Amino acid sequence: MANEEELKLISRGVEEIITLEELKAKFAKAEKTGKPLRIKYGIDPTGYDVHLGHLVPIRKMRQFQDLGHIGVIIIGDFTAQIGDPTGRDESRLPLSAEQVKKNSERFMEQLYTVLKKEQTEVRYQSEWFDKMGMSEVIRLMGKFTLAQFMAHQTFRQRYEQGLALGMHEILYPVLQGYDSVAVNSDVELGATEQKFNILCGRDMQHHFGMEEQVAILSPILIGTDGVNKMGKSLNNYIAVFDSPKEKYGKVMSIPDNIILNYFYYATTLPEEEIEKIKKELESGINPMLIKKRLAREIVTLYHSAEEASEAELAFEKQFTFKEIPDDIPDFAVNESSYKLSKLLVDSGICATNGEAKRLIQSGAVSLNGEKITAFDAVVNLKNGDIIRAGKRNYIKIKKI
RNA sequence: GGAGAGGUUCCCGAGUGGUCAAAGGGAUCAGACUGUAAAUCUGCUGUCAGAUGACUUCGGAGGUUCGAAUCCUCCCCUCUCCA
Repeated sequence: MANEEELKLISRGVEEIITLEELKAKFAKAEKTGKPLRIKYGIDPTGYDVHLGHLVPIRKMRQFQDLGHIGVIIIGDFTAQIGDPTGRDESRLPLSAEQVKKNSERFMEQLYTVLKKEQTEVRYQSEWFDKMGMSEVIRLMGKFTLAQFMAHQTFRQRYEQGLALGMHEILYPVLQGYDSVAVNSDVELGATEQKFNILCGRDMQHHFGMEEQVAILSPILIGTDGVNKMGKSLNNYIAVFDSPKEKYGKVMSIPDNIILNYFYYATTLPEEEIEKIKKELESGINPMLIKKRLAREIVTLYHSAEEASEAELAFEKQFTFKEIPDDIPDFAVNESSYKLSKLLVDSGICATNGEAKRLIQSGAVSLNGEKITAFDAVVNLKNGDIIRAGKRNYIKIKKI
């Protein structure tokens, strides 16, 4: 029956569902009443760069949308002021309303590369928290006990390690939990690290006499370093806003042992196809070839097959055949002799003079293919000269 | 409120009056090797300078001293125990 199909689709690539039985009941209810389910996912409007890690649960939301349900994105303009204790986030100053608006609009712009706009509802926490009074806050807090919170890994660990744990931080799950009441969610999506917060939503709904939401927890996407969770702070992420070439290159730089992981969670290939790829990998094929396929898939997903091919060609040209790429940014100069270190700083490749000199001394800088290692080198520049610094930084001189 | 411990460069962490821009490790960056993989080896990693110099940095502000990350005073913050 259709219900079984739906369950199968939704369960695919998911770490944990709490509970499967309840999800089944939700689907049955939706079918019976004709009312779509409300699928919640929360974001912090502190920035707007969306990366592939964010999109793992968002893809799940899209699957729900394909089944006719409603995606509800919560803009956490209050929780952003706390900072998720689960991560290493620091608590932050309140954001201005304009900043929140701007960030969330750009955030949504990127989420719509995956989500169906007409089946997505965007809600701000301030809609309900702005008008909530202290007595209501006290009531909400009273629904949880300290013991519950200390049972939570994150809090316990930080407490036991003697690290600072702000009182306001325990408000984070409470607020997030109340969101589920406010938007009347049937399902909440998130990465496994969100388990506690999402379960708080269930408790909260229970306290308010509502049917509890189902928690669907996605695995955490590993970053391009192959070790840590994909995230902004470690600069190991592939962003939606990255150009096709950047995406392609970043995928090519991942360690081999996470290739399948990426196929699974960052592409939309059917499971059978991924199984085939797995077999190929095991057969001893050069993993680089598989990785190229992965990079193509990912670029195609956000751009187009043409752009994926272009990115691949450019990549091969630059790294396999070690040719100079053809889309080097111009750097305008009007003097004909230029101090090399200054050139690297002025063109933005290096942040400081010292860094530029170090780079030169380590043999990473060349002019028209000729290596220059004297830190105080002065170069004579003519139109069209190519400066290379490190593996991927190039500039082309434009005389004015 | 009382008693004690502590705050060091991106992170961890050594350093208790000069030899400290500060050991060691991690991370980053670069070079070699490669498949922009991993592993490995090498080098760099405060700013400016460019022969061995100057400046800024060790929670904050003052002070002692020829000289302070190191000693003193006050302040801020964190943790532990007691109430």
